[in-house]
Amino acid sequence: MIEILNAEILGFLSNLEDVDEEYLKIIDKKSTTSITDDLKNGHLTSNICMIVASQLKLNPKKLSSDLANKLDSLGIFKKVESAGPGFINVTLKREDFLSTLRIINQQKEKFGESILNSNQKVQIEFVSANPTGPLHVGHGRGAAYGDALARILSATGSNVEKEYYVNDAGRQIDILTASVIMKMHESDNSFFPQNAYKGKYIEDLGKKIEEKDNFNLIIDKSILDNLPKDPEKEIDEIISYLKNHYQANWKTVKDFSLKSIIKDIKNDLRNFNVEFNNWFYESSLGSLDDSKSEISVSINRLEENKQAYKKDGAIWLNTEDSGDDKHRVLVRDDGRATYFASDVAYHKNKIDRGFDEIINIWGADHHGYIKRIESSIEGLGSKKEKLIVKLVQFANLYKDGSKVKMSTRSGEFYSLNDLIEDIGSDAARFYYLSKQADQHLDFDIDLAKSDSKENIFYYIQYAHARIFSLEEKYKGLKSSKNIKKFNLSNIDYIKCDKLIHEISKYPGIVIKSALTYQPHLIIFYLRDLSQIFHSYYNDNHILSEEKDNQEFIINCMSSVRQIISNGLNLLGITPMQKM
RNA sequence: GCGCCUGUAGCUCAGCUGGAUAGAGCAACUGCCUUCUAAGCAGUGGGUCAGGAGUUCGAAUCUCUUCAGGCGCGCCA
Repeated sequence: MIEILNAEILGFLSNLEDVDEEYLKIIDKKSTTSITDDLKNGHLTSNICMIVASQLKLNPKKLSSDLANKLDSLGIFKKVESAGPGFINVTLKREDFLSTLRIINQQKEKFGESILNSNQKVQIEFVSANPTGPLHVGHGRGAAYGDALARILSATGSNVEKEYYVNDAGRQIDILTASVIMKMHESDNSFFPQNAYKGKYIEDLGKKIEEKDNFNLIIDKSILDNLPKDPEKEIDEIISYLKNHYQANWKTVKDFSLKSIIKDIKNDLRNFNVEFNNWFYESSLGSLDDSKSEISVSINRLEENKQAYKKDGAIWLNTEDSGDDKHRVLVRDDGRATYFASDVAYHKNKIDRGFDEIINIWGADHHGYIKRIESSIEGLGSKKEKLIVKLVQFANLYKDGSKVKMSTRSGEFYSLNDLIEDIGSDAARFYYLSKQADQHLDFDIDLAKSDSKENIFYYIQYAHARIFSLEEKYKGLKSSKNIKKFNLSNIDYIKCDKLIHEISKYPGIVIKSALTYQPHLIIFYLRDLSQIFHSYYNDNHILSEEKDNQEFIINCMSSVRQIISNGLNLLGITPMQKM
């Protein structure tokens, strides 16, 4: 109906003096025709008269009243009024108002889907935690956000591919390998490097490897005694010693540890209801030694495009055009590529795969990194607009009233898996998504477990469960399985109107959530919908209503349940049938 | 110093492509379970939307500025 209304409004405006088509297009963009917040203002509302009036120096009140009269006379709507400073408020005919119920009944779990982004090929890369240990609660937020976003964009017609970038190359993997080896030998020489990873999983990895390959590796005492004091230099020295003296063992430990950790990460994500379509390995980008590798090709092209240059023995990327504050090193003076170089090659690879939109979900601490990646994309001759970086802020975890400390290096942290075991995947996802991703989140585990109204997760689930149970009871009562169609226009029962009005907003919420990349909008909508439902449910005893109304009411209730179910699905949460 | 984010009720937060009296929940107080799930509902009180200036018919929303907080500024990844 909004489209019809808009078309009529534009028709009216085009007949005004001083209005040309160009202008109408601008108006069309700036104005909003939407579902009203409150039923007292009718069903639909438009602010268009105020916008037109301000541009053309007309009286908004007069214009809106003219337009209202015109629209009213068409007979399409039940009532059209001019209100307030110049709003157009439209009351729909009963059957149009109720038509949403019929649509939900037809579309069921598809209700809310649209073709907003039809055929957009979108990639979302998220989590991408270094495979040096288990996922912690910080990663959980990125996982929940990325996955929900993927679901929402899919619902609006995009063809979405979810990808995890595995940093299986570089120094942190060396540190991991050295950590495992040194842990295995800690008891022999009572020494463990300051900067090595320390979690229990390191010990477990060592034990598994010892069970599998009974390898014997002796570390020279004199080496350990002469290590540098600086933690960074100390670990580097150990790495180079182990690599040089125990090449085969090094590879065994490295491969096993990586494989094992990645397997655990996949498993944790599966428990969190997140499945990736693609796992992209940094190592597949190749090395600089191979002139045909993706990483070499990228750097060569940047040089050809005069974006990269040699200076002080290193290769630099000019990133200043895109507003970065300094140039960035791609290849170090010792000939090794930087992490940034890999990332440039990775983004080149993404672009080559032909996505219309590439979404990166990064921790907020990486925000300074955006400009230089954009710059590299431009440098390679592509458009940086294809890249959309969404930042996810840290989540502070609170348990028993105090902050849970987290430190990856020390290995003492509350893992994502701990969280899932503690409160369940659904509640965890819900709370991760309950606030805008780019803002700090205080995650209160006690609240997530509490059974009060403050716990919105249960509040929404409770609405769903109540309706589910009601439907079961109703079916038993009628002993008829399907709710048959009826003539909506004859229903004069109005107590559900507030609910129906709220229901009709759902498709718009999904679209807005997709356009703004904000899953939390769905949560707040579901809470409002649940609130209206609970209120109605308390005031009315449905199963003792008159038969004529009962069927209609159950239909409304089913629609509410369907929407809660659909909405939770977009967040990757399973609705509860019983509580 | 530079960049990004934030500041709304005592607390936790919605609302931000400008629109109608600024909304929820918690906490405080008062009611509602012999009937479909009380993990619920109804009500009362609570606000200089951090401060200031600007843009305009209209600003929590946009611009500038001040203050306060968080994060980031490696030839680390």
